[in-house]
Amino acid sequence: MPAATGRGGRVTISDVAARAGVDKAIVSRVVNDKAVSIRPETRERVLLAIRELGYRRNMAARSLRTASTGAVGLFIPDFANPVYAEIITGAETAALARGYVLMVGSSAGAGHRTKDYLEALGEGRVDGLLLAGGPISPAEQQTLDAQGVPWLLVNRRGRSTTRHVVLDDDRAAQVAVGHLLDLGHRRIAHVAGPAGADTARRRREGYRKALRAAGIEPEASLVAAADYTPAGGFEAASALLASGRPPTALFVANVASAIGVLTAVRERGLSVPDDISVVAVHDLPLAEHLVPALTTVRMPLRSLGARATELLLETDPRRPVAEVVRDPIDLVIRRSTARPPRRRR
Amino acid sequence: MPAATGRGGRVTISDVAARAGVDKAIVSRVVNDKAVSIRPETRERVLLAIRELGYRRNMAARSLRTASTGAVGLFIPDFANPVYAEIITGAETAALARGYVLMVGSSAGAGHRTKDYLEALGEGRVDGLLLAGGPISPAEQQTLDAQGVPWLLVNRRGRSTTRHVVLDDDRAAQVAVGHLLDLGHRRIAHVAGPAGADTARRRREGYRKALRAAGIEPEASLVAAADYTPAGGFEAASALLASGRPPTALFVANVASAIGVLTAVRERGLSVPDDISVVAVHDLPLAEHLVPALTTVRMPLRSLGARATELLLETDPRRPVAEVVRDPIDLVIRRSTARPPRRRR
DNA sequence: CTGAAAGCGCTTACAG
DNA sequence: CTGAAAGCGCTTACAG
Repeated sequence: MPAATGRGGRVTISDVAARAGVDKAIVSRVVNDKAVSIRPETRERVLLAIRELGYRRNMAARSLRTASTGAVGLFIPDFANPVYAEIITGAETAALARGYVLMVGSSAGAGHRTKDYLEALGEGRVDGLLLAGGPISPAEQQTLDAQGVPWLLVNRRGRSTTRHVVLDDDRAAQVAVGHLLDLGHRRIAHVAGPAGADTARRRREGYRKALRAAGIEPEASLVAAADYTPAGGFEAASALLASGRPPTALFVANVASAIGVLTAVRERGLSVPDDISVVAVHDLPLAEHLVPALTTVRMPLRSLGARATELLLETDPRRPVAEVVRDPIDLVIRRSTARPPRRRR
Repeated sequence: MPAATGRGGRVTISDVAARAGVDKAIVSRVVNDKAVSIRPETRERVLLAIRELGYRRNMAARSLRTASTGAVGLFIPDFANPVYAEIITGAETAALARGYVLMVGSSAGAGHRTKDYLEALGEGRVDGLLLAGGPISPAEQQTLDAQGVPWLLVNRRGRSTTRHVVLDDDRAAQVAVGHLLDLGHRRIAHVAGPAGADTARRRREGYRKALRAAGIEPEASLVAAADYTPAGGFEAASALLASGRPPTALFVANVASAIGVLTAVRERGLSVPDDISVVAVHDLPLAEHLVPALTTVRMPLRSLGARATELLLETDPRRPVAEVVRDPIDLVIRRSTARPPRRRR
């Protein structure tokens, strides 16, 4: 691109050194604020020259020399899912606090070229890569390893790998289902996440545990898998409500699907919460503006992003990591849950 | 971080050259697929060596030599705003198609350190920067210029600068208001965007134009500024509805605020669309799942992201750019708009 | 068609 | 406290 040309006249460390009448090693030390002692007077001269010339250090040269970039990558499946917004914000704050920049990419725009994208990131653009949510194939994982890029799975566990940070999805599900049980529900269905999703697996697990703890044997017919999208939730809920013995409550694995669930209930001429109670995982800003305002389980998504960044940057990339962020999981009771209806429909 | 050490044993172009029994210049030419002719036999040998050794080129070295990075940056105010998800996806696709990677950052996690963040990006991490939406201060702009980083404003116009791509927000507003006028509304209020936002300004402009074209003089009391958030929409709509002569229709500048607008109407005991019609800008997936399903104006957000990337990469960064993406703007009629109520409230 | 050499802009032991 | 030199891994005119 034409831009490259424009940078030809760039100010380098040598220009600064010449102007300040010192060696460029001195300039480097001043710029990097090394512990090495430099005469205050000399430092001032260098600083002045830097200001006068508008010097900026060149990351490429620095990276080449130090074999590090000062950047952390975060790869997510889709920017449209607001859950990631929270994770990103947490990671961004943590990265900046440690003097790194965070660079986010997704496979949404990359399509089937995710591997190429990861490869490009691995060519030394980042010092490490956080892989959130989406499916990473073994081939992709190998690519990263071959490139020597440290990585860490975020919000999902790997098949054969043990480098991940997750939330306590199991407990979140138990909190949600526990709330429904407390209200007196016994026939509780689950709009689960997609079959492949690790978060979905753990939430389903928690759902079953909570039921069993209350002496209720989980029924397979009361679980319907759905994408983490409104459309997915709509279909799954429609199917569950059309069954012979419909549930009185739905535990939904994700806010996005809950949006579709509410529509499905309404379209069947039923009311939330009078006929059906609904509770979902993740307390996004949106939840309180749905109709009715949605009861949710708040998960520490920002902490997850922050902790992941921390672990990526501060642990040996060759050692296993399997951490569950234990920050509080809160039940946020709004209008979508109530006692079950008296008479059987 | 420990990772850097691990990369010490990295395979370089010299290793490949030695293995293939050629000069490293040859390896470079093969890797970069230069038009230079190389004997097929030699090429094969090099390719084999690359595979055997698992060679990956080092971007830092390449960047230093060529003064370009193969990366484009996109800076947005907040990942939580789904409007940006569409822009990002468009930009990502366009960047990848041109052999670049897109790296997204936001000021949400950066807080007041946006300038530091931009500076870090400008240290030669990207070949150009797309600045979407958020406020970029003159100081920040100067920083980028001083660093010689080409930039382009996306979805907003700058104060003194003319390097931007925007959508036709003016026309979007006219489409929305025109729809309300066609339905017979005469008293149409506007839940506008935040005072500083350029998109807000242009939508307000379109709103006024549409009214005037219908022979209606716009009233300042019928316009209320709001953040592009549910909470902002809630407050603005509440104020508008509390006035002595309330409107029969609301043109809302943004889907996020429309969510709050619907809540506000409901809390006043009014019904959408029987008492109040609501139409909003941006047709996000969410819109059809609101209650009632929201009538919207669909804007070509992906095209905007794609076109911005194209312009950034393919035009001279020292020349002005002021483009309006002219892709179709569509009215998507759902359940939130209807004819005005017969009798005056 | 291939090779040898210079040099991109830094950082960092090492020597003074 | 400061300086001179080597070298990180590439690409690219230039020469053969």
